[in-house]
Amino acid sequence: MKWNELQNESCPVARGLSVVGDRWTMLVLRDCFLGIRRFEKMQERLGITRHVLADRLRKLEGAGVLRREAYQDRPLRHEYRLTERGKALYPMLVSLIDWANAHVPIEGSPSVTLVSRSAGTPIAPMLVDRVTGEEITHRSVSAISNAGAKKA
Amino acid sequence: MKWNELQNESCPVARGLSVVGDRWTMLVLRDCFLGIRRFEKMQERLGITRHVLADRLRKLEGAGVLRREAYQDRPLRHEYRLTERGKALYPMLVSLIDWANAHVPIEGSPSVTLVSRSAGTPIAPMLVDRVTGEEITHRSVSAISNAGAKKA
DNA sequence: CGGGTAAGTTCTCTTTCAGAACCTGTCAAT
DNA sequence: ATTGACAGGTTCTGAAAGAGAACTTACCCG
Repeated sequence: MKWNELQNESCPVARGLSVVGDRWTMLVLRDCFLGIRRFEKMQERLGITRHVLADRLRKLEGAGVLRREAYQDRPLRHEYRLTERGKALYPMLVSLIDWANAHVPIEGSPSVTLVSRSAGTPIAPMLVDRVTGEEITHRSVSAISNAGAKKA
Repeated sequence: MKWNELQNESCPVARGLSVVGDRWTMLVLRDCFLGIRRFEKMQERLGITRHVLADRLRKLEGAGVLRREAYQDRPLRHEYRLTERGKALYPMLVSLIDWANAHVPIEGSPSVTLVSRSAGTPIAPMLVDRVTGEEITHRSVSAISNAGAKKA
């Protein structure tokens, strides 16, 4: 499959994955959410090859998820920051973390958890409808396309 | 990177991606949530090569995300169904869909949307804390590890 | 001058993936 | 008894992507 032609798919899952669906991209974005902005630091933390990291950052910038910004001239140096589009991926990242903590067990230590910044207590993410407040489950929701209907 | 050794990472993002982080897996799971259960049907819908589909289904079964169940003998045939662990991925899938619909534009038709099964009206997913009901954003939450602290 | 820092690029080699054909077991029609 | 269809794979080959390491550019410092 040509993953860069996937943007024109009608399915939003396919379109979303055309941007964040490869093995490294979400890990790069994790580091961005952790405040890492520099190429060297990411490369060191992720253990990704420099070639692939440069490629992913280019693609994420092209997709409007990251913004490349000069933080000095002479020599010209850039850093990478999340755009609003990038920050909008936070619910997906949190959903992934929550699923992994519950369902991809690790022997020994209970790993990394999310806590409320104000209260300091652990959080338990839940997806609700913004209007009704009802929880969203695969039973309460179905997917429709604008040309014909599909269930989900 | 050896992605099958990633299960022992302390970072839940890395552990989650070790299961669902490759190019095809979330598309396979999308079809599962749509009620597709058979090999042939998935292969036809996804345009994935048979070899890779067989491999992904095997891995998802190994991870406890899908369950392989015989639906006939002579000849023996199996179908693939989501386990509870698999169904727990729904919030992540919805978050991805929501992000893609808002941020990966498609020219022309507004694509596939999620609607409430009872009311038939579109839903607007939001991630909240199950206890306090407060919205979860990258500003309201931080990540801590059980050995030392990291911000997020 | 040599060494250090930051952000890449350029190599080679290995793994993975795409595309297509083939295989197995069963039934149903010719 | 063959032929064809169906379902769920496996086995080929060649192309693409990734790993690992070295090299490049441009500046600063001592």
